[in-house]
Amino acid sequence: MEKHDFRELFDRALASHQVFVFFCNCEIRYSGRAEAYLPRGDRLIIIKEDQSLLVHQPVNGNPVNYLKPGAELRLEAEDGLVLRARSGKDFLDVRLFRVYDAMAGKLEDGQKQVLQGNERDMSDMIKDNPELISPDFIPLSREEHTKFGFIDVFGHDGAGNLVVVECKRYTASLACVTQLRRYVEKIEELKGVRGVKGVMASPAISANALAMLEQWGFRHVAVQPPKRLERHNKGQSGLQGFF
Amino acid sequence: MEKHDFRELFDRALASHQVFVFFCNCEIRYSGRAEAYLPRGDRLIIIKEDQSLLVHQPVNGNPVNYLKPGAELRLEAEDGLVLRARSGKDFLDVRLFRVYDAMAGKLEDGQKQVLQGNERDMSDMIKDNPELISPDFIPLSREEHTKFGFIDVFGHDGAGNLVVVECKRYTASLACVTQLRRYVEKIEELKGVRGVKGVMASPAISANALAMLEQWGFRHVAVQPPKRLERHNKGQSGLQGFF
DNA sequence: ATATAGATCTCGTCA
DNA sequence: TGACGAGGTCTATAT
Repeated sequence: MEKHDFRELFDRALASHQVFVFFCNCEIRYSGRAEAYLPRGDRLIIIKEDQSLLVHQPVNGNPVNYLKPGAELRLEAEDGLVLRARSGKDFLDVRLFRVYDAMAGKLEDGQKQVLQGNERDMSDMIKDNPELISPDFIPLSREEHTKFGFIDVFGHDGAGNLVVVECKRYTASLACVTQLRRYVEKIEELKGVRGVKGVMASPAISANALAMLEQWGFRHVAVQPPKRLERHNKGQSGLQGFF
Repeated sequence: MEKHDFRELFDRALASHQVFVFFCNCEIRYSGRAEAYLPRGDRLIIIKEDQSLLVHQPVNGNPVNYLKPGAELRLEAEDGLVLRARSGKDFLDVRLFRVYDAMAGKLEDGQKQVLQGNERDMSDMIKDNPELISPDFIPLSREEHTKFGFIDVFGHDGAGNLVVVECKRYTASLACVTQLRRYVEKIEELKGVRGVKGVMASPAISANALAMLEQWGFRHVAVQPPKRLERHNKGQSGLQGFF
């Protein structure tokens, strides 16, 4: 693609807040929170209507380089073609050796994704079904920013002991256990009590994490994160009937 | 764009492992680690040569939907146009109402980014310049997976006390301090000693984190992550001379 | 395969 | 604005 044609497309796309994508051969320098150099190669570059910038290599899901929305973008054509961009304290210089193909379009989309099965849904489920933790667990609050910290589910047991439940939607690690421990200790310190119970609610827990959990007198309860829309793909494109 | 033309482009691009991008109006359902629904709107969809899939809305840096590399992709044209994809246990159904434009290209890129200023560089710097921690700090190892955990810099002081240094390239939080505490306690437990010193090396630390750090008798040392390529953008496109 | 921790993490939320 | 924690986190590395 000719330098002149690319410039025109670039200017027009950015002026009219279109999404602009192009295939190119380039070399990239990044400077900001870190420093990086990416030698010459073919990439896909995306500039969105909010002036965010993404550089994708032909493989891997994540961009190899990026700038946050609101970037200042300047296409220089003095000594070859160079895309110079800045977003806050982050700088990106893209030296363009060739542009193979480009495409621009105005995309209309005000929708937000509806997502279920996150940690919040999990703590909801436990608050509504306290027997998942133990027969005598009585929840008092959920997802609350207390002075003790952000506690997923807080309550007490039949004997009147305070209970802190930390939910994780994945296999609980050492870091998850120390997080629970931090909340328990904070409550004991601020309330001046001892024997606060800690419960890790997660589908699984690593061996080391379980050892540390038990060392601290806490316990693990196996709980699956809820997926309320599950029916959809179970019937239509689930594991059984996909291909 | 005609349904037939799109199908042809799609099939050809995937068969020849090209990167394939297109603008479309669509509705998306996701099922896997969670469940999600994204109502109808205009998006940019990217299929890379490793069969990873990205769905981008016209704003925000991150993809609203994605599948990891190695996805199985099938374009169905029975009841409208539907892109059905699966990668492991993750399913994505994209109902395509319109395809505005599409572009495919074979990208050649075997390069890896060279990045500096990460936590590893920071621990390197401390190992080579132990006076950054204290005048009498003597480092013994760096970035080592020990039975105590993954410790950034490990050493001792002039009095023979063991010292654990945890590096963070950003403002240290409560979680960072508990991580340091975990390493210190593990060492004390396994070596049967007391008084192991904990040092948090980071450019800054939050007030709560500092309080917890001092409560544990640890200390904070202000250290900036190194940026060896910094000259590049300082001279050419730094804050002063960019625009 | 699982476990662990970093990341130019990003993003939301609340003080 | 900073702090704190979740994330369909992802990615790299070691066991």
